Amino acid sequence: MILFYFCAMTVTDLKTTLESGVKDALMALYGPDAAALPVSLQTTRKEFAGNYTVVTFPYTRVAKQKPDEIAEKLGAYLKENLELVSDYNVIKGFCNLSVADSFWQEFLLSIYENTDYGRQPDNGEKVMVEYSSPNTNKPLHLGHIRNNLLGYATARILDAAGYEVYKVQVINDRGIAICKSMLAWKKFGEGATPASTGTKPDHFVGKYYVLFEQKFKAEYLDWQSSSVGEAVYAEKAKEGQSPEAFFKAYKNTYFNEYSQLGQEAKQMLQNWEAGDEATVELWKTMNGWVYAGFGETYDRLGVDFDKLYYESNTYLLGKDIIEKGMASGTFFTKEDGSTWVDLTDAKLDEKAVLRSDGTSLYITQDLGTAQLRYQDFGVNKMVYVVADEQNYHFQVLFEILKRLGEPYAEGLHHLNYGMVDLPTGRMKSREGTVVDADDLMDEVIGEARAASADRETTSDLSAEEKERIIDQIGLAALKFFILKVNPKKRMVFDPKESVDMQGQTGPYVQNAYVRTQAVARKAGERDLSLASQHTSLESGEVDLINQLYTFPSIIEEAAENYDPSVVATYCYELAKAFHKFWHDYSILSAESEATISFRLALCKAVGNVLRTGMNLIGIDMPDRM
RNA sequence: GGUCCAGUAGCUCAGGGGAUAGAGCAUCUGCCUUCUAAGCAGACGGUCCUAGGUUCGAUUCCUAGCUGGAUCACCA
Repeated sequence: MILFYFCAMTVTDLKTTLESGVKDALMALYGPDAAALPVSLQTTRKEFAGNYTVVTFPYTRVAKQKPDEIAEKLGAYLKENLELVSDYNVIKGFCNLSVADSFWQEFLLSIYENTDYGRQPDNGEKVMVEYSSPNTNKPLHLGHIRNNLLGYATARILDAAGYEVYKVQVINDRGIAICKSMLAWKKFGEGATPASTGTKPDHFVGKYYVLFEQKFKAEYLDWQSSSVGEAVYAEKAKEGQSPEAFFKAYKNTYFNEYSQLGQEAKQMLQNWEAGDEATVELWKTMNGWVYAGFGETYDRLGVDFDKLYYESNTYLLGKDIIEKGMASGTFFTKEDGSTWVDLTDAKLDEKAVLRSDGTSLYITQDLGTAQLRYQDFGVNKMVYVVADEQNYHFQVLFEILKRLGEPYAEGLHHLNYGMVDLPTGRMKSREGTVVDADDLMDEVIGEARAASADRETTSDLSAEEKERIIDQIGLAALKFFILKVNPKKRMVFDPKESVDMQGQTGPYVQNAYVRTQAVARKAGERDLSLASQHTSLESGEVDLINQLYTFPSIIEEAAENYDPSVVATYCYELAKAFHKFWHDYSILSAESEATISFRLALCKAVGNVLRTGMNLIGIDMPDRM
């Protein structure tokens, strides 16, 4: 009987069972009209006894009774008729239900040894997650870190939710930006290399990008005070526009029409596109440096990819898809020969997809790349992790693919995340406020090292082991700080707060896990079968088990919404409950062998879930700290 | 100007048609001879941007406004 009860309950969702119980109760007490109303079942607030709460206000009209009376009758009925409900109490029309200890107990015993608890079985669907996708002209910065962490965590969460996941990025390795770095190195580099200067190679290339901008700026300033510059200002400036304002706005035009450096950079791009050997060679060398540097950063950050797409291979793609769309009438040609799509009926305006000279645009390339990836992987879902400044672009892209009837069109999703601001405002490369990814990791790991310095808990470990733990702690602080925020929201990154290790932080969660491991170490090999004799649970135990119970639904929710912050918040709350449990109850010196066994099983389960959960958001868990 | 997103404690953020709106940081106060104090407990702190509307009930949903941001290239 007990066994049957336990099996039946673990396969059914607790909440669903309670809801249908409430429906039955309403039917029995007040008839079909009451039973037809929706059941509002919420988790009971901490300050009241019970686990789930039924709100009775909606039934007053049909039942013709006061909320308190309804709640009382409902509670009594459920306690009497539903084995799952062991008790109830009524407060101001809210009926708080307590779930039977036997349910919690048997649930715990069914999962505590399962290190994969929470993971869903394969659902047979394939999904691709694109993230990072940097330009190769400068190193990664804080914005990329948010992108990378979100992309990687989302991929892991989708994997745990049952998908077959492919992680990819498109490396923007061509175009005018990298030509600027190349040109500056060629003109001013005097043959220096990352090795000869002892510089991390992506930073080395970035230095020349900055150098180009400096030289260009100097050239522009000279020109502004030249006779040509003054004439242009006199002719083109708007009424009352200051020279500063005018020349700021005129910068792009100057680059394209007057600048010597601009001319040379553009020439370099043309040479590259024509396949000029020396240019391609230089391009390969400098990009090679950048990849080596990026690789280091990715490794350290703990992210990886299944396949890399290079823009240099894909930038001409998409023309065949345009032809197909021409045939089906999705696109049309304007008098000047340019090709367009009219999306005004989707509230999206007209959009060019080919220039009048027939060359591709950004959107053309993305159309082609989507198709290529479908051919490569046969995925029916694609997630693009790209900042929300490109919302419009993706709306247009997805709408076009939909109209073209692409088989994966319904599965496209733009995981748009908000920009990362500093306490002083937006990051600006011109003002040198861009936070470099490598520096940031150095800093946060340095803080972890300082905080670990005189801890006795790890004093017997080797230097290498200590370093590994310090890395894990520092990165946990950084990653958790970023991932706990809902991706959609713009966030403020305060470097001071990001290295905090107390409170709502990664190390706080790690510490809860470390405690579960510490007690397990101390307990040694032990037969926990007596745990089943611990039948009367403490509230602290029920709280924890109840939270463990919701873990699978957390994974589902995070996957459905592409939102790792759900998992981060869950891990924090579980850790918090465990820290309190740790403080309130003793484990190894509990009153009976049954209780000791039960609490050890509980620790094991909490440890498993904390590890699984944190791993889902890309955070490693040390056994000691 | 059009479109989209956001506005919750001094700061960073959760939450969400339901009970007295929650955490962390910061400030102040207790708790380590007992499983790791990177911990626990307490105090302080609110016009949930404003005004209407729907509802038994709105901080949550709707409308309008205010504020901040993004975007509206034959750029990427």
